[in-house]
Amino acid sequence: MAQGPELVDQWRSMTARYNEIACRLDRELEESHGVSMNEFETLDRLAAHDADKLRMLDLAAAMYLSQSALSRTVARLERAGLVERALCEADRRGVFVRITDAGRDRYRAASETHRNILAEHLSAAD
Amino acid sequence: MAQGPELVDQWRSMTARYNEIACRLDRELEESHGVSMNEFETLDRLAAHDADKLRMLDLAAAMYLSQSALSRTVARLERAGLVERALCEADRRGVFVRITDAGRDRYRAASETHRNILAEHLSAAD
DNA sequence: GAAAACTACATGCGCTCGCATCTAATGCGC
DNA sequence: GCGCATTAGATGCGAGCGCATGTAGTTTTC
Repeated sequence: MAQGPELVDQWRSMTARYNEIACRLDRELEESHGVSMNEFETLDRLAAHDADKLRMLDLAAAMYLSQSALSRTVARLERAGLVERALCEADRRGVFVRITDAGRDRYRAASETHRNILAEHLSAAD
Repeated sequence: MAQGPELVDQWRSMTARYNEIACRLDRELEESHGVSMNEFETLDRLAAHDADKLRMLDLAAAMYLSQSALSRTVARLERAGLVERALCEADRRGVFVRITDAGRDRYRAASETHRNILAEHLSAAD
């Protein structure tokens, strides 16, 4: 207890590390594949999910993103043709989000960039 | 090599961790002390520096923040009376930023909140 | 020593974010 | 069944960000 400095240093290094990686991911995914980091993560959740369609709520829960931000992210992805919205018959307030074939292709391509960048920045240890 | 999933998992957990802490810091620093996380970090760099005044450039270099964002952050802090800008005689393009007494007081108070939150989220190990 | 290249910081712009709010659909009490 | 609270998602709003550019001061080049 009461060891302030260590924690602050730890936090600072975490911040630097996180920002560096996140910034690079965002930039390169955008540049090479036209998707932001959040858009990529959204595609990732959809691609990973067996049913390949998810409620907005479930998506939001898995994604460190506010509900409104997610709503807009999905809107952008839909505009780009990478996902589709489908209304949910069981509960007509709900919306299903499904990744399209184009979305899957884009995801696969971007995923490689993503993994490469992570490999560059994160060692196997730590 | 080629162990994609581990790295991705590692990155995901880092993201979740970082966002959780950063969000809490931002929220509580704002709520209790009226400064954002970036503003706090700026005050921190200024308070830590012996000379208590720094060039914008040096500040930016220490701070994972773009030059324009820093410029505006300093402007906000100045508006709040927590820092002062002073022109640099040696190079009149440059600007010195100095923390005020009010800034120091605010920093000290906020710093306690900051340390408490870190202590809550970061264990001594890891 | 004047013109051109460069540097430090500020600012216009477009974007994303979170918060608060709105709309529409659902469930609950009675 | 009819109101009233609740829930899912969309959206208006204000704020901060990064990029590109603007402005003023400095260095370099010849």
